[in-house]
Amino acid sequence: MRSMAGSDTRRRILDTALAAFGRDGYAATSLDALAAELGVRKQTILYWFPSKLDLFEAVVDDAAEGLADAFDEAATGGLTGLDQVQAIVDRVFRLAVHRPEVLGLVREVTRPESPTASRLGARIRPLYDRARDFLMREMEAGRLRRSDPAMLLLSLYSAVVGMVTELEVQRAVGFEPTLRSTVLRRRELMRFLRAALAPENPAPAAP
Amino acid sequence: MRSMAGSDTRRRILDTALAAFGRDGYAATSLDALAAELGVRKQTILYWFPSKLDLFEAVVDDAAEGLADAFDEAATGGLTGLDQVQAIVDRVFRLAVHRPEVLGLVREVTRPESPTASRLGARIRPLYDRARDFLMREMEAGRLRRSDPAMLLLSLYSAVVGMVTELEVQRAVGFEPTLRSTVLRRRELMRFLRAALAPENPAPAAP
DNA sequence: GGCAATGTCTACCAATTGGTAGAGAATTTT
DNA sequence: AAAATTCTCTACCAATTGGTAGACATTGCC
Repeated sequence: MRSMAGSDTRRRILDTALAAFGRDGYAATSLDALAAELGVRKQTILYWFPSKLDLFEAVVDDAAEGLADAFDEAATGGLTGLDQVQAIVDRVFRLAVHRPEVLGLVREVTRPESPTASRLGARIRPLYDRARDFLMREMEAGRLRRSDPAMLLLSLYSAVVGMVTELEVQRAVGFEPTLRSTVLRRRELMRFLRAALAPENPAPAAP
Repeated sequence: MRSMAGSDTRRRILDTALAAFGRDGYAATSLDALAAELGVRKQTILYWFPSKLDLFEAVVDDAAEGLADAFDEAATGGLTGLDQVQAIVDRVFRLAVHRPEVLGLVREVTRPESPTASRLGARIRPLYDRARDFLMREMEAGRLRRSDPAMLLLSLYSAVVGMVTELEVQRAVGFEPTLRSTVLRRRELMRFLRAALAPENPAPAAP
């Protein structure tokens, strides 16, 4: 009956591979290990994806799509200014908490020697442009502190991804992250962002 | 008189390995490739470091030491509050610009499956404690906005490392980083930090 | 000069890697 | 039911991996 039994395998491969690549990185993930985790032979993977690199690219595309959806979802509330920023950050934060591999993958893919350094770029570009336009509009409307939107976006990206990905640093430094510390961390991040993004009401700096 | 010709080799191996591990990651760096880059045979590497993992640990120790020195250097000016924070951020930023591999290594080592997730932790711990104590003192003195120092430190770490490491994101998104954009980025980061860290109610001016 | 230590090399090796060839089962189409 | 398609498998393979054994050279020391 399941006329799409194979397609289901494909889906499972994508999910498991995303987790593995995000967790261990491209080089440290072997097709054999992946296959074992899936309860299948490596040749089955190679049937669905002609090579390891092809698989990786498919995984990246898949993840980028998921990320775009998350953004869309957070951006359809008609919010403005800091509230909109907060909604998106919140959404990403939640995504990161229950699927940390996605951010691991982002990290993996943004290193210069990544097998597909340019690929995620192309996939993310539209999101990036949208976000920048949004920031620019909000600055012009005086709802956000005025500065270079592209740079600001990088700061935001760094703060969020960094904060969210660097759970491990907490561990490395010796305190085990708890639910409470996670909540605290998000609140702290929010305070940080609000402080940095809130428009300066008092006298603006000289030209 | 080169009685330490060998020691010199050891030093070169450490440096080259740091660059390679930081650039490509542990798994993607092979001893053969490393040896080729050094103009030497792999067995020479294995003579100085009994195994690849041993080499990696030595590299991590070496990098941590260098990092600690950088912090020390920036922290001996007797500065306080935002100025001290700025001095340290500045120092790290400079380090990152002319030795990006160090931060690449930090990134590599802070992932949970890193062969030595705990190692850097132990090495960094003292730095971490010192920084936290500093922040706490400055908050109590009213020279920094009051919040959880541990969390704040994570934010700082994320913002700085993220910003500095994520040069590649710029490239991925399509604009080539220039000297000017680097300068801009640092200025933007500083503004970001100052906005987020400045005390809400102006502190009593220094005596 | 001899000799021991130090340092780099050649020669291998077993295990793992990504990938090919094609058999065999199941399902769909005719 | 036969044929064709779809899917997963067994059987290999060449290349690369980290690592061992030991020859060979160079140096400092007596």
